[in-house]
Amino acid sequence: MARPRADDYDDKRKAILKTSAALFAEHGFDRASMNQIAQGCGVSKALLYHYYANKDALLFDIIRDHLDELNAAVEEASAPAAPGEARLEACVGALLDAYRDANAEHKIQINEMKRLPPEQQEELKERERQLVKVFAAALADAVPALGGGSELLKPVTMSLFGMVNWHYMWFREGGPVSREDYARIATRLILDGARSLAG
Amino acid sequence: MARPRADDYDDKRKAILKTSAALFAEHGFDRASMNQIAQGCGVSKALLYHYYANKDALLFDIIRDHLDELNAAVEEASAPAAPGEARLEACVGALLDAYRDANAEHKIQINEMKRLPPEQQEELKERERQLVKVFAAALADAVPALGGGSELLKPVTMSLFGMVNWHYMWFREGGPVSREDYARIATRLILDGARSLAG
DNA sequence: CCTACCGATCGGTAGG
DNA sequence: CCTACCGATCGGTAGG
Repeated sequence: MARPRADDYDDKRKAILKTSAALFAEHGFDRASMNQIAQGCGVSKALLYHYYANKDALLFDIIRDHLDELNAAVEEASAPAAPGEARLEACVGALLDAYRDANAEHKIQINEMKRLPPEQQEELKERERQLVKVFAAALADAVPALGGGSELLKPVTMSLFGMVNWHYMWFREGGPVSREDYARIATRLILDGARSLAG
Repeated sequence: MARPRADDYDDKRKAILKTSAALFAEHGFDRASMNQIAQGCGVSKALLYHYYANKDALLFDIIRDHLDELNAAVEEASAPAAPGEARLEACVGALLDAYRDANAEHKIQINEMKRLPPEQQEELKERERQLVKVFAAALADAVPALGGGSELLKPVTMSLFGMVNWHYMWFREGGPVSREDYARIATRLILDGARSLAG
C-alpha cells in the first residue's frame, strides 16, 4: 500500500516557499544556492529535492502562488457591483494590500521570471494577463471614453501597473503615506488624468 | 616610459560596454560569462580583463554611463525657462527618448545593480537621486500645491517614475503609441491627477 | 594578447 | 511501489 502523504506536507511546502523566496529576493536566483535554502529551511538538501524536482520548479511555484494570490485578492475586490470609480480604487487597494507581505515574491516575479523555460514563463504570463484584464475592465468601466477600442486603454492601464508595481522601490511601511493613501493617490492620478486625456 | 593609450581605446571600451550590456540584459549578470562576452566582442578574455579589472567593474561602468546619459538628456530638456507644464513634458520626453537605444542598460540598472558592492551601489544611487530631483523640481514648479513640503510630492514623483520606468515592459517601437505620445500621456496623467489631488 | 589552468562552488543524485 | 529523509559526493563550469 502506498505511503500516505504526511499531514504537514503542505505546511512544509509553504514554509520552503516562503524561505526560498526571501533568499532568492535577497541574493538573486542564481546566487541563492540550494544548500543555503535547505539550511534556511532547516531541512536536508535531499528533503528539498523531495518537495521540488529542481531549482526551477521552486522558482515557478513561488511566482505561481504569488500571482494566484494577487488574482484572488483583486477578483474579490472587483466583484461587488460598486460604481466604476470606487471599484477601481478597491482593486488598486487590494493589489497593494496583497503586496504587503509579498515584497520578496514581487521582486522575484519582476526580476527572475526570465530564468524559467519558455513554457513555464508562458503559464505565468497568462496569470499576469488575467490581472491586467481585470484592471483594464475596471478602467474602461470607470472612464467610458477608454472603452470601445480606444488606443488609450493600454497605455493608461500600463501606467497604473507601472505606478503600483514600482511602489516597492520607494514605499516604506510606517511612512507618512499608507498603502491605503497610495491606493487613493494612484487611482486619482489615473482617473482624473484619463478623463482629461479622453475629453 | 609608459606605453601611451591606443587611439581607439575609448571606442573599444564603448563597444565592449554595449555588447556586454546586451548579454547581461539577455542572460542576467551571473549567467553571461566573461568567456561569452569576450567572444561576443570578438576579443580575447585577457583583453577584456585589460579594459576591466573584473566583472563588477564592467557592470558598474554600464550603469554609470547609462545614468550619466539620462541625467545629461533630462538636464538639457530642463534648462530652457519654459512654463512649468511644458518643461515637465519636455523632461519626460527626453527621458523616454534616452531610453530608446538603451533598453538593455535600463533592464540592467533595474535588475542587476544590487550585485555590486555597497559603495559602488551608493555612487550609482546618487546619480538616480539626481534624476529624481530634477523631476520633483519640475513637478513642484508645474503644480505649486505640490511644493512647500507637501506630503504628495514624493508619491506623485515616484508615480511618474513608475510609469516611465515600467514602459519597457509593454512599449513596442512602431506601435500605435509613439514615445512622444506616451510622454504626453504620462505627463497629463500626472499633472491633471496631481492638480485634482492637491485641490 | 593567448591558452591552460587554478580554487571554489554550483545544481543535482547516488545508495540505503 | 510509494514517500521520507540522511551523509556524501558526482560531473561540469564559473570568474579570474
